[in-house]
Amino acid sequence: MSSPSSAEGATSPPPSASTSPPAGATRGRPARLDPSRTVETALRLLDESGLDALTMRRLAEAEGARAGALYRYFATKQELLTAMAERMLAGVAADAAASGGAGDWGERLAALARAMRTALLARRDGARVYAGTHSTGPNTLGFAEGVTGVLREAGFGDEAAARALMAVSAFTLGHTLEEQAALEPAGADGSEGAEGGAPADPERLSGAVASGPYPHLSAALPTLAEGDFTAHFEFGLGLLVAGLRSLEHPPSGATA
Amino acid sequence: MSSPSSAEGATSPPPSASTSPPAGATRGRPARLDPSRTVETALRLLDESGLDALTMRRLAEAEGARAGALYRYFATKQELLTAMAERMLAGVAADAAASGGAGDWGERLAALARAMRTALLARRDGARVYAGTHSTGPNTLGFAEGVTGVLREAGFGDEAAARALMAVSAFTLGHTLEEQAALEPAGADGSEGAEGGAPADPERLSGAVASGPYPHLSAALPTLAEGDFTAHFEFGLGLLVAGLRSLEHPPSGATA
DNA sequence: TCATTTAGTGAACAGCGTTCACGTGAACGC
DNA sequence: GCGTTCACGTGAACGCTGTTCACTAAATGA
Repeated sequence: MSSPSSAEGATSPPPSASTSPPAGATRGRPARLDPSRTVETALRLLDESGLDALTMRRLAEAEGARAGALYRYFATKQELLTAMAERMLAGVAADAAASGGAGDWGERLAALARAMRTALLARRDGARVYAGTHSTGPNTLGFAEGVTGVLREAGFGDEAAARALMAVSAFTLGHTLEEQAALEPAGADGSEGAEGGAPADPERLSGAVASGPYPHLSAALPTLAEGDFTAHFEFGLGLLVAGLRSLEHPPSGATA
Repeated sequence: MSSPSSAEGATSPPPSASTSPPAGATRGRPARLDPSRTVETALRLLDESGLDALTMRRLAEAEGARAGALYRYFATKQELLTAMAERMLAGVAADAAASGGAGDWGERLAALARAMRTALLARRDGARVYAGTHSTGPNTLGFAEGVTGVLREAGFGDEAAARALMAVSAFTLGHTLEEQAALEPAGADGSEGAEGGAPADPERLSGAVASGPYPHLSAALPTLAEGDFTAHFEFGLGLLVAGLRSLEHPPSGATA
């Protein structure tokens, strides 16, 4: 039991809070490592080589240090990943407000979900990184605040807003997860061999579908194999929004 | 390039197909390991100790063998995990047909999603295991066939059926992922120390929400923290089904 | 009996996350 | 100016991991 223990953006010892230099512990050897810059480097390495190749040793080397030094700022690799997940969502709430601010609540909610998907898609293995963490940083909370805000301001109750947030998050995360998984066939290394040997995903799927009695799935296969994930995402998102709308205007003659 | 290369249920060498003993290569030393039994043992260990503790060595030991022997049946650990994921979904389509067979298409679709969630929830880290694979086995395909079948028989087009399948899968997987993540605080080992030290999830969340200006999220927090994931799931599932219904009866005029 | 064929072993390899006693170097009190 | 103080980073190790492979073990068909 010694140094770091908190989580999220920065750990306890270096109080590089954010943009305020007040409580500067300027004693001892000057820090060569900066947790904020380290997270950015980690995200760069993630983009370059993927999650499986992101090791503490490689990250330390990229920062001109040894692996052990990282543990002064991140108690565990999981904590580093959480900080990366948080950072990936930077600007999501703002982007959503910018792109969907003028629309009605449905459009604003969709803009939030799209911004989330875009943020996760922007980095290699982004969804996998995010799925492995329980981030409670300001960016994650900002997204949640955005979603619940849109819905509550639209007249939905607190409970419905909370549950809709879970539904939209789960759908967006799950969808992005499958989307990125479909992109990386098998050999996860940055460089692919000369021949495109791996049968990607659609081919393996259609082969498997052809191997048994799946009439309905076969009919749906062309759409599944075309790989237009944006269209898939928009469809599912539209379903969720339409479902919420049907809650707004109660279905038949029932009460709210 | 030598022995195994396929995937799913069983690999090439031991043709222990399923219930047919025809092409029995009865030469050489008799097999002590059975891939089917190995997958079951792996699922047992998964339940007992979690995914992080499931190592090839431990699995081999539980089968009375050495780690290297497993590679005769599973080319890689990933392939083992894929086989586990496939096995977890055994009976999902049948369960769904049994519980929702009498209802309309909405109820039958919901039954499929519920069966999927139940199957993933039934094993520790089930969602994490499933999320890390691209299974194309009969159980996974059976689920997909079930979903597309219900929708196409209800009159939806092939494209809508395909996209709805993706939406329901993504939502169910994402939701179950968050659900199981919320269950395992931090120390993933089977045994927890005397004191319940870890602040679980809801407490950490409410602490974080209190730390900033999140009025809407604060209002939604009680529902989020209550932890009734079944209610959350049903809400989201209801949204998707209602969205599909609004596609069935085209939106504009309020036809009730 | 013996060659053949298949299954499993044992040891190793390269790498992983993590820990910790110890050097390093700047700022502080005197 | 100097020695103390203190945070920072190193280097080496620990106990693991997934995976490979030469080799042994155990059965069969001839």
